[in-house]
Amino acid sequence: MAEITLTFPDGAKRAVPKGASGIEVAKSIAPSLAKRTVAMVLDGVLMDAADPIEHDAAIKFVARTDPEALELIRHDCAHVLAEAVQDLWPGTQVTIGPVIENGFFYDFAKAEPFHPDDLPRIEKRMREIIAKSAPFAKEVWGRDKAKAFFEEKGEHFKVELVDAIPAGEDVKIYKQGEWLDLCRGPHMTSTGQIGNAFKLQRFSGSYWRGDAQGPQLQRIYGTAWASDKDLAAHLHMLEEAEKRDHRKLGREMDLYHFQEEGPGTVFWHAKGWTLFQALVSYMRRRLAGDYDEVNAPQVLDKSLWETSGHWGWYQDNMFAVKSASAFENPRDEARDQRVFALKPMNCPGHVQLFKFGLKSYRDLPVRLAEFGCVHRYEASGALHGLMRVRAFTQDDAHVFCTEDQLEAECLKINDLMMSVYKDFGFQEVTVKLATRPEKRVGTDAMWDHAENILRKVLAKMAAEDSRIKTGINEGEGTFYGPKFEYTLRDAIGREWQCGTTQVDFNLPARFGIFFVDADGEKKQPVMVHRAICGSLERFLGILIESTGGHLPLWLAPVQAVVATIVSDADQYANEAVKALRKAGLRVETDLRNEKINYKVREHSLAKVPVLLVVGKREAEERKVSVRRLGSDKSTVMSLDEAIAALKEEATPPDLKRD
RNA sequence: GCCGCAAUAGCUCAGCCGGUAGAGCACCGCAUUCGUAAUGCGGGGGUCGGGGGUUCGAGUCCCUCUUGCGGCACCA
Repeated sequence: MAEITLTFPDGAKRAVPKGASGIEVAKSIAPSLAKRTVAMVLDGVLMDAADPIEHDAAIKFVARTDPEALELIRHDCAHVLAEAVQDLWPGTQVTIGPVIENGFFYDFAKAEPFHPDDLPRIEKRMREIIAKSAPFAKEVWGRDKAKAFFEEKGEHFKVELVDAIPAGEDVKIYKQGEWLDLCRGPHMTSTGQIGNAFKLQRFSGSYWRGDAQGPQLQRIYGTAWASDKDLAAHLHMLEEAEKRDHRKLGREMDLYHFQEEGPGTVFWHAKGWTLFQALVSYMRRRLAGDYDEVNAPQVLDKSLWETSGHWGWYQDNMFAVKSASAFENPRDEARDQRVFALKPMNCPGHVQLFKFGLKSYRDLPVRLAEFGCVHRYEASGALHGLMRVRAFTQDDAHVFCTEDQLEAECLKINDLMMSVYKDFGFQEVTVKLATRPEKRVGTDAMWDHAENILRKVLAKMAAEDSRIKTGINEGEGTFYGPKFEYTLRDAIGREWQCGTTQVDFNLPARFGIFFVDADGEKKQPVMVHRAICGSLERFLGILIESTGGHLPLWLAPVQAVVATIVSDADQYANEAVKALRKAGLRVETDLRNEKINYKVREHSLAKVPVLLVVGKREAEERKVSVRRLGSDKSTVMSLDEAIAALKEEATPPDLKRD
């Protein structure tokens, strides 16, 4: 019999019969190895342990506790979920059930909706199935057999999936006892290896093939881990994330609120607005010298949006306004029936600003910045706290330049982005190039050209800054041009797309803008749209969640509270606050007739970074007892020392550099 | 927008088979001057999200609208 050579992770080599399965090889080494093997990695590819090995390869046996097994546990768990659901509700059709970050889901087509009480029932059935520990058995079926089988069972979605498998690829079936599923695999050797460290979390609606026009399915989400400890850790992490929810913190810190009459719009409280303004002031300083800050109208004639293309593309998501009397009397032609749009973007406004007056090549690049408040009629189901709203402020800018200047402008923007993110404590940044979408405007030649420039720039950016990871988002560009998407990773590992740089050859053409070049000819500039924070509202939401409300001193709306222990210290407390404010600090007093314990608790819950406690002693010695948020220790120092230290710490990072 | 769930005092929540609302915190008043995460006592506060229906009677059951929550879809 022909032999092949397997190479093990430790470099050891072993000759085995050609066509032997992974399990057979493991058994030949040691029965215990075979017993704990749930899968194998062959030349870097995760496979069933029962698959035959046909040629020389690097092999690694995967145990249930190996990191490679985690996706198998989750995927197997999805299969068991599907079996349990079909057990409990015969006639339910199964569709797909992939592994996702931290878990899995399965989409079902079922006439009756799931009920919250169903989850524990399903979970119970799953544990029973797992307890039976049926082996996973793979079979390769003929396409016709598979189609006939699923058709006969009324599994119409599976039939579609079989049809979608490319010719020449096997139609694989995985059996677990009586139940089976069409599946690419791989799987572990039996359902028993899934273990018990899983939990069904929630269910929701979803769409077949992600198509909102298509059939609506019901999705069940679960999480699964190798051990109870890992599961518990994950659930604990979810609880922690919930505590940081900016909607909850916003209320506790008295920053903002939402109410029924203004769906998707923010009521900024005084403290929240102070935070907002601290962000705007910072960004404004970062623009100084390079950008001209402008302000374009909030409401502009519909025709402008037709020219820009927004009306055609995003009409459903735009707010349109007429005069109130025109609304009441829509047929009265004597009244102004003109339709205006609330701006959803700043760019058409900035184009008008560029157009005003003749521009020379000497003026370029023209960089117009605006903290523009835009309105977008977002779908009701999309709204989410500060993260997705219908009115938000962008730190927007448009650069009008020549094609020759494009690369340098993109790099300049990139430098600013990275510097800003660093100031807010974000170290890891991913920049992805989003290329032409299916639905778009402009010629292919234009897209080729623009994408090529950005590809080149992306390579340069990555070469110049080791913090930048890069990638490509195929087909994710905007309708008018390709873009860079900047994604930040927050303190608890979540990713947020914030910045964007978009190259646009279209808008200049649509609006017919030009500059006079050195040769006296009219030339069309290129436009670069760029935002760093993106939506300031959302960016603050991210900051609040990332810091858990423990904002750095320079951003905290109330930087310190001077709290008295006895009323004898009131006068001194007032003097201290006066001195602190004189130093530019945002400070409040708490002279209430309450115990110091009460005050400490209250200001801690409100996330005030610094508590300056003053009693009789401090008043007599002109000192303060400094207690930092999150610490139960306090340090007594002179008022002057405290002011100097806080003033230094509260200086925004950009001002410290100068 | 779609699927599911929910909405009771400022906040967090209880309220059974339908019988006309309750707690804690917060707020107000009084007492207390106290050394680093809740001082005590007293008081006020609700068209039970809006509208309609069933019923002798609706916070509770039904319909509908609005808003929120979890996803999906969308995100210029």
